[in-house]
Amino acid sequence: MDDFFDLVYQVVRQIPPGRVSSYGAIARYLGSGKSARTVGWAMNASHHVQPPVPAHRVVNRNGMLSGQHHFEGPGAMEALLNAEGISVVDHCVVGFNELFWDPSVELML
DNA sequence: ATGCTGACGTCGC
DNA sequence: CGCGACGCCAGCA
Repeated sequence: MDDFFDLVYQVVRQIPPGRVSSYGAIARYLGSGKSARTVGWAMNASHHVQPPVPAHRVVNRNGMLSGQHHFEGPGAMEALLNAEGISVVDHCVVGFNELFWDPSVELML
């Protein structure tokens, strides 16, 4: 399990509750800042991955819930975020800048 | 085996 | 400042 996907899953699972991250940040942390699309693709497969990956904490660089439609249903992602104390308005994370969790910073070792 | 698409991001005009 | 095109990796037709 050393595929690019698993790498993404591991990073996403490190995201603390009430925090959010972006595809580009994760992609860049993995070394390929231009492979943000692949990160999203990994999220697509994260549904049948265990332990479950908090993909709802991963949004685009604008803090927009771009992948909400890919969840169980519309609003599911928002509901999960709300359950963690994150306010979502117009599919956008409120205070995304403060809630932003950058692996290259938080996990900078 | 080749080509297109996809939950993004950055650069160029 | 707004819009368009390209790049990237993996899965599927």
